[in-house]
Amino acid sequence: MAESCGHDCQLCLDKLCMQKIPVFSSLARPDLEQIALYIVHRDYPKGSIIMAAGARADSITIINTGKLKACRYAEDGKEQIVYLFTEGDFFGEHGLFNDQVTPYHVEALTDVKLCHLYRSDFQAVLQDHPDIALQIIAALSRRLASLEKVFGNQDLDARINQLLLEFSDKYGRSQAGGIFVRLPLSREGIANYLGIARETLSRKLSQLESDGIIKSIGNKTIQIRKPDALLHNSAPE
Amino acid sequence: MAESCGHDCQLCLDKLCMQKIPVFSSLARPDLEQIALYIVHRDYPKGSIIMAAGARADSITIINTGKLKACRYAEDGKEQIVYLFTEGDFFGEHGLFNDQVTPYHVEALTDVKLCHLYRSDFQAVLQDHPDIALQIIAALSRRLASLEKVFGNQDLDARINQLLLEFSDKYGRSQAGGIFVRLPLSREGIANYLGIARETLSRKLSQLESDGIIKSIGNKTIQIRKPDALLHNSAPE
DNA sequence: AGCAAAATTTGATCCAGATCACAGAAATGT
DNA sequence: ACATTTCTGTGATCTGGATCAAATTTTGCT
Repeated sequence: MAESCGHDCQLCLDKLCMQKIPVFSSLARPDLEQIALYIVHRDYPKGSIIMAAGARADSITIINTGKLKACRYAEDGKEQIVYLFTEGDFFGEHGLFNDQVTPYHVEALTDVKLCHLYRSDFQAVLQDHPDIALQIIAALSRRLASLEKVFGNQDLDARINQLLLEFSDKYGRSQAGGIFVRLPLSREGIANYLGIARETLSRKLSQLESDGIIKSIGNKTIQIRKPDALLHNSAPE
Repeated sequence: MAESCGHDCQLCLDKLCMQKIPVFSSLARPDLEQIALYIVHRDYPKGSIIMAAGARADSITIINTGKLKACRYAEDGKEQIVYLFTEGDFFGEHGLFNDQVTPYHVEALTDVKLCHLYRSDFQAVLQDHPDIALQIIAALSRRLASLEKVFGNQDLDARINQLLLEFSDKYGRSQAGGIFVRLPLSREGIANYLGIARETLSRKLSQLESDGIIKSIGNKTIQIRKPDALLHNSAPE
């Protein structure tokens, strides 16, 4: 195999994308180069439906750049967001390991660059690199734990606090005056993530603001002034 | 290794237990015999706490016989059941693949026979039998799908219908007059599984009964008279 | 079988969050 | 910068399910 060529040839891009993906983190460079040959890169504009609920996924898809949401729609059309995916996350495992249909839509929230690894190639990769299977198990088990945790939290205020903290961790920048968080979703999106009405979220956030805990700056940024105040009221670990 | 001895020596029991466990389903007999040596069997009476939330699991535990519940407790003491485990299910993967603390209690609903496979042994087994990792991925991905599906179902009636159907599949016996389902949980348990109040469940079941769709026979059995009536109102696959 | 304890059902009331309606603010395009 | 459109906040009202309080049924035990 040719060595790295120093500019943006396909192989270099592949390596770039793969190195930031936890699933492949255990691999050495030559292995990465080999696997890179199987990966199909594809770009999608914001708003694309990458996967429709009910379809049968024939590839595992790994996010190189951008954000996506996985969501389900109730009969009355109400959206329930199940996951937010970012760089390094993957989806489509349903179709590959069970013969299951995708249980949610996946939609690009921004322009995205995705890496597809098709069924037969993926199976070959797994044969050669059993460590990858362990990474996938770890990732799925973390994802399970995060869903399981949602169950305990019956209390809405606690769930909102927890989500704000999660956003703060993932998207926040610490500055004088608090943590500035660029929200990945609109108010409506956040409400759909929490499974509540937009108006209810509005009221709850207003309450937090009048308590001096947060401050909203336009529609897309929130300043968290008292992160500690959000730590209480959470369900047990 | 000695060959099968025809009566209930430890090795035979091990094989018995292992053969009905999907995770090991891909293995041939000699492999099973080898792995059986690692497995620690242990019996627990009904009501035992097998695992406490917050503990660090150091083994994967596979259910040989019996039923268990995995549950979390809110601050006010309210129980939320997250999973019902039966024969062939496993738990404890959190501790082994991530350094995560167990997010729920696991309690025996009946007398149970469990198979423990400790961390280092399990890792050795996975090294030798990469197929097992794939089985585990498949199982976790099914478990994820079932949690993900719960999210969409905001409608309580639909969730109850779905649970009744699930119980019917797992525990029901078809007879003249309908499907007779031996419930694995009390009304209170079912309510905690659904995350609602016992009284609410009571009322909903009474409604179903006066609609002629189900009939309760004592507290532990339900006769499903019109299974088809439960099929509607469910969220999309 | 009969009795005490436990679980369930039923009724009455309450309340958090949903829904409806609309006003105000922010984002977007020209 | 302005106008249009889209998003967000707030008040008023409604409602499904929670909670409280008995009454009734089921179960388990001797």
